[in-house]
Amino acid sequence: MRNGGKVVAGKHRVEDLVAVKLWQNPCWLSFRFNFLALQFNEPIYRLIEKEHGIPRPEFVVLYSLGLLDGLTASAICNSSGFPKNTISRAIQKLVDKNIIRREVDQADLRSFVLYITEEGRRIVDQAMQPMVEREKAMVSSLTPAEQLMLSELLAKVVVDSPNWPPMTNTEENEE
Amino acid sequence: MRNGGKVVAGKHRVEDLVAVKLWQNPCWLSFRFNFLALQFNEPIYRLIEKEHGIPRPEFVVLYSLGLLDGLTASAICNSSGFPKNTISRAIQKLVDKNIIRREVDQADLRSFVLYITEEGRRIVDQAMQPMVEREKAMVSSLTPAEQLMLSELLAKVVVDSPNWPPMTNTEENEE
DNA sequence: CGCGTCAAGTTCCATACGGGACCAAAATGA
DNA sequence: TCATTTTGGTCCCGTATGGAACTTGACGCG
Repeated sequence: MRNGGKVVAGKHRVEDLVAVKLWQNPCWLSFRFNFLALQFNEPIYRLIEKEHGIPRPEFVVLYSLGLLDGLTASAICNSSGFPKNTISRAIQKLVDKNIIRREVDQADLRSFVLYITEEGRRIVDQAMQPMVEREKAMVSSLTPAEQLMLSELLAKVVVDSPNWPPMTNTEENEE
Repeated sequence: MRNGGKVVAGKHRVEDLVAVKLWQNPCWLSFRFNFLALQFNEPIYRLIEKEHGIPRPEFVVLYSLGLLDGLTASAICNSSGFPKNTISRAIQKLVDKNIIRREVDQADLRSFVLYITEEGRRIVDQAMQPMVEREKAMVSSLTPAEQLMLSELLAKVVVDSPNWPPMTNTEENEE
């Protein structure tokens, strides 16, 4: 594996590809997002699954409730991007495990309001630690000022996201 | 649905949750990444699938080769984060469709060097357009200077990623 | 009021996905 | 040189996943 500290692969080193995707990529932004999201998610969710037996969609629900108790399924869907059936399943599992609680919303009998239980609270609090640590590690190459800057810029983009055009089928608008 | 322009859900509006995840979230960074990655990926890959019949893992391969021809499967894995069996399958499909070409690497008889065909080139070039457009839309709320700043900061983080600690099982290091 | 439309959640189902075992070639090293 | 380990890639298989159809309740409207 060692080869001057570099991994060799075919005609190109792996780092070559990353470098190209970073610097000669028309979609520089989405590459960076995807790459970093992946680097964060993959190990973290693996760990949480292993430690607490909670797979990713369930943890997304739990985490959301940990931040803001009394949500509905659809709110979690919209903020997380998971499809509603996946979230629905996750909620059921969590209710079974007594990690969250579900009450019919009296104002809208179709929907349920979800609450985290003490058990659930304990789990998020515990699972949170490695997440926070990893986040810290991820930005450790930036100065505090840069971290703040990054946070602000990304937030600005997130806030603007509802205004993005809805990705209509540009070429052939058949149907 | 309208309710002063806001979507109502249970006790909280959906935007409330996004706001909390943005501003009162110990993992502010990963939320932003994941959210934005998702907002980009979901519609784009849906479109590409529909337009060209190429699902995400295959397009990842194609895109990579479009940026740097003559790669191996493992290089693509490492830069994209997909597991190798998924990439392997994708490559096979693409070879079948004559979108890429595969040659044994004479220097290492285990591995194959991949090349994009003219057909493949045509497809990426075409599929690229909506991607680039969406990227532009995503950052349109930032000034050019801010865009540059964002690019640099994210790149810095990506470049540093090999140095991150390997996410060891913090609590119980059994086995 | 009914009626059509829309939204919240659930269920069904085909399949894409990824973990893990596996094979062959290369590196390591004694 | 041969044994051992590591790496590139494929295969097998169980399962999580997400699209689509469905149910029920809310809402808008003539």
